[in-house]
Amino acid sequence: MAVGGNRRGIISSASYEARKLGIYTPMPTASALRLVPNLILVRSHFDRYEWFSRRMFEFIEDLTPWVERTSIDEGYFRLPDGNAQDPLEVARQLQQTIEHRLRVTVSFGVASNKLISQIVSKLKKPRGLAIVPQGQEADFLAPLDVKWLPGVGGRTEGSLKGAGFHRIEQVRDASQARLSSVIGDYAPRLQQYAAGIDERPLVVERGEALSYSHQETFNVNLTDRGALERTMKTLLDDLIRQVVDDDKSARTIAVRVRLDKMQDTERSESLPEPSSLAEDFYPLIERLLDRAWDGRASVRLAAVRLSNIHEGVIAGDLFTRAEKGKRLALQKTMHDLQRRFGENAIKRGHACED
DNA sequence: TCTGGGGTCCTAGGACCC
DNA sequence: TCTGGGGTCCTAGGACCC
Repeated sequence: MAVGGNRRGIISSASYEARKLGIYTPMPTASALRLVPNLILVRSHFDRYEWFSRRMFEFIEDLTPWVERTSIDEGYFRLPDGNAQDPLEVARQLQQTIEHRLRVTVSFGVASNKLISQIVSKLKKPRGLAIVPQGQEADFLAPLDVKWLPGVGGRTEGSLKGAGFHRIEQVRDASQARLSSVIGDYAPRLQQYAAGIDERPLVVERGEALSYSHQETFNVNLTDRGALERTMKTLLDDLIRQVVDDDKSARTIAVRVRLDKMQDTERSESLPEPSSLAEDFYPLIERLLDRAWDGRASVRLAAVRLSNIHEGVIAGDLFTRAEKGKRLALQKTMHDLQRRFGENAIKRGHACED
């Protein structure tokens, strides 16, 4: 089985049985079905993953305040000062607790820095538990493929291998000038990583989100400008709801269209002041869509992103007279009313007065 | 019937400011 | 009738991550 419903989408994740049959992430779903016609496809459920994620991190936070969540299913932690326990034993107990209580497997990599701990935990998936003792970092990395290094994605991997760098030790032993000529400014950092050196702080405080985005791939490409604009406004409405729920406002909106051959064009514009009101962004969407799309080619995907996020709900000039603490409640009330009576039934000014 | 959705970080040029 | 140095903000695009 694999996760990934849409026929025009990709495989988000695959069971180990499916992987044995050649299914991988991010394989196009259509290709996956061609390869394994009886593949069981399951839709993704981000809210459930989010629930598991929170629970998993809670078990770790019970142990130490030094926890950095880097994604929904990955993170780093460091044991509290003065810890006398064997770190491998701590990881083993956590692994058992999480598997027992949540019924999901989890892998741990114990090492002196983030670089090594991430790579070793990934190598040992699933249900891995391993340590790379201090001093053995470089030897551990040496034989591995360059794509294990952070910052080496498809593009950089191609450049490295095109120049003859296949294993991490080759990157480590290269001359700086040669490596720079292949991958540019990233060379010094990459060479440090290749030697097992990673000076990033073990755990960093993660701030709040810097941007909110939604995108939609159409089942059939769109050519109708009206439909495209409506889609984008709907995406924006959903984003605004999230932003307001977080008690935030945004100043910059970006609109992106993807044409058939995966050519993306993005245009962005900023309001003079942050807002949490969808209507304030509507005229911008219309202008940006005109700039991003000439109306000729058919559109496969539409995306909207809000950035330049500010603290507190601000609804343009609508609620400026309302007391600060009441703005969020007013905004939510207006959304509720619009949901019940339709977008056009409630006008901005009336919602404020009522 | 090839390629999702939600993010972050970096670079670079132009406008603008003192 | 020619033009430094230091800085910020905005926009566009690229690369990467899970």
